[in-house]
Amino acid sequence: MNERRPTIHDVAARAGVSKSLVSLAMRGSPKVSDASRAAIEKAAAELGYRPNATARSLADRRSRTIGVNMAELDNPIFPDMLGGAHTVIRSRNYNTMLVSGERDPELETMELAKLLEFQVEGLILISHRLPAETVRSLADEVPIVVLTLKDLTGPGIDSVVTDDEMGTRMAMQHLFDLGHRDIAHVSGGSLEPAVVRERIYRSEMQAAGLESLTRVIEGDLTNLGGLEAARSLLRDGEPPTAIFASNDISALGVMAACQEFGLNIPSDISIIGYDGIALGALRTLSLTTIAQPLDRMGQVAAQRLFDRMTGADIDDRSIVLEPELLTRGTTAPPRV
Amino acid sequence: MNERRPTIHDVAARAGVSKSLVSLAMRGSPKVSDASRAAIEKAAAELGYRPNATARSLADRRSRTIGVNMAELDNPIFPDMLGGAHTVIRSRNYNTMLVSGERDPELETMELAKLLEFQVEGLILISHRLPAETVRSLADEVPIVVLTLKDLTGPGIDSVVTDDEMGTRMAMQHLFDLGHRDIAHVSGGSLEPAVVRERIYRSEMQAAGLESLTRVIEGDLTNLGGLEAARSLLRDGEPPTAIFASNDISALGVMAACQEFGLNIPSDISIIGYDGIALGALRTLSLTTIAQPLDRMGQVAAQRLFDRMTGADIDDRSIVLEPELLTRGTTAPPRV
DNA sequence: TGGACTCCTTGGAACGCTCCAAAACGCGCG
DNA sequence: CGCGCGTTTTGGAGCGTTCCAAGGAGTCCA
Repeated sequence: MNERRPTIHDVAARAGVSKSLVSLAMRGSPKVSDASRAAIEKAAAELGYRPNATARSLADRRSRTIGVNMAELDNPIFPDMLGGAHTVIRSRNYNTMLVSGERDPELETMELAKLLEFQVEGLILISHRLPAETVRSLADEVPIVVLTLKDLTGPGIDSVVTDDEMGTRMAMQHLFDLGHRDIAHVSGGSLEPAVVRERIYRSEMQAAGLESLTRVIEGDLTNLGGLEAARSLLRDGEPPTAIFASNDISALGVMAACQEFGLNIPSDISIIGYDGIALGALRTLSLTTIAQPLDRMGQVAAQRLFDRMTGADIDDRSIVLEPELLTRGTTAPPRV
Repeated sequence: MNERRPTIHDVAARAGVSKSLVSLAMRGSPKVSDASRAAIEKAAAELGYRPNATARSLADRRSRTIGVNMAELDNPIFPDMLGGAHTVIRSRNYNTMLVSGERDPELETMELAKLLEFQVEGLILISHRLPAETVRSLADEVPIVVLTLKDLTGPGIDSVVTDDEMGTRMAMQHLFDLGHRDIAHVSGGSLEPAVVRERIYRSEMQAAGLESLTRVIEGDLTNLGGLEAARSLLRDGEPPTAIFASNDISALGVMAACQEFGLNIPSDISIIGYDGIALGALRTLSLTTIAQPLDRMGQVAAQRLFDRMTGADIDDRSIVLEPELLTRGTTAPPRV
């Protein structure tokens, strides 16, 4: 295996031209004569020449690479967003360099530092756990797009989110329309989206004159968290007729708890989640949910990043997409 | 944003030493005096110096980067494996460059070519759709580890798989032990693992003297495929008492179909999958399955890759891990 | 006081490419 | 046949590092 890879010089020697001409030919410049081009291509093929992107980056001072940080791998919404971003990045002929901080801010910082050392031209943070100042200082070096969090925008920092206020209202409206009034909420901790969802849940209940029925049980956006939250809810007396969970993964936990308590979904109790993860569509689950356009969010994030990189002057730093209600099998009118 | 990033020269000038010394200091060489080191660190911090990994790679002729190809993003076993590989790669102080061929061999080839241009030192193919010769020619340039497929090993190519024969036997044995005899199989197409699972299903049935009950319905490893396969099975008469699906995702489709037909799982019909995807553990699903050590497979793949890169001479090119039976809620003795 | 060591430090070459200014080539035309 | 012009081609410098051979500066001892 690999003695020493052929370089542009080897190709030049073999084709009987200068390295500069090979360089031009490799990049498809129109000022190379047909004869030279043919000779060069032949030589390159014979040698199995492959351009060295590292050297090119150095000479060019452009890496043609985007860094992506995926905060966690266990919630499938993140890979979905990654997929969307990846598609766009590739279509621009860029590469993706992926890191993951695994929920550890320090590790995350180190990983991002490595990305910058590799001269990535932009950064997409699919969620993150970094302090604001860290992000700001990174944004000093390359443009950044943050997904799912919009609390932090500013020079060099854009965000792509869905309208969680609207989404939550849609969820509540759906339940109200079905005739539910006794609706509980399994919340999701202190990260921005969960906080918004809880706030709107409360205000919608209040607006409907249902303050007395407002019940929030603390979850943490995990399956187990949802399970336990729902268990404690159901253990303590009369079940609500519907539960709005802060995300799909925890909604699935809520479903499991309901089954444990012998409640039939949706005839005894309705459940609605949030996110629109692919597996919620599985016929076995058929989870009604507020879907975020996950793939699209990734795409939009990448597009915005390229816009910034090319210096397009857009001043709007926050892109808000619309959520969509997916009515599936876990919601129905309450038992009368 | 970024005027021009400070280089080693800038640091040297500011610290009043030579660039070579800065280079040594940055890499923590012991032969730098404490005084110089302090001065250099101070200067670097003040300038916000960040080493340029591109230049370093070029000079070093090592990129400290591993390329990973993820054939598809929709089956969660792949991100799980990625997670495992990623952990090891990071722990070795390497970077991960991720590409995805999205099931398109041509695209996949191009993406891999890009990885090689970036001088990745090794390649992990989390499944792939490439012709054997393509992989072989890549293996000429860097060591490769292929996950989930072991049909293709040879110089420069290792593979990491689980023992599908054993796994399938475990699945069948589990069903036999419960007392099932009428067991159908939803197959998974022509890729290696699915083929093996089908073959062993058949031979186990035969060995148990159940040839006459052997029924294979074609699936394709997707949720929908499993759904339709099971539908057609159930439509055509007497349901079996158990179904062995070629993977978990399709097993979930099978479950949905059973529910459609009013069959209660597991009291009317048992279902067992294969893979051990995380969501099968969700209380709502509680799928009995043969688990592959997904995270571990990723880790082992990365480790083997590093072994090859450091020229360790191992001649065994195929690593076979053991599957594990996870008995959960979708299997039970047949109704008597 | 000079040599032999050890410890630090240094400039220059190299890595494989792109960019640039300038050279070489070819061709038509007076 | 020489000139001018457009087209091709070229060598050299530079990108930010690392590596290397070699150069100081001390220290110790005869």
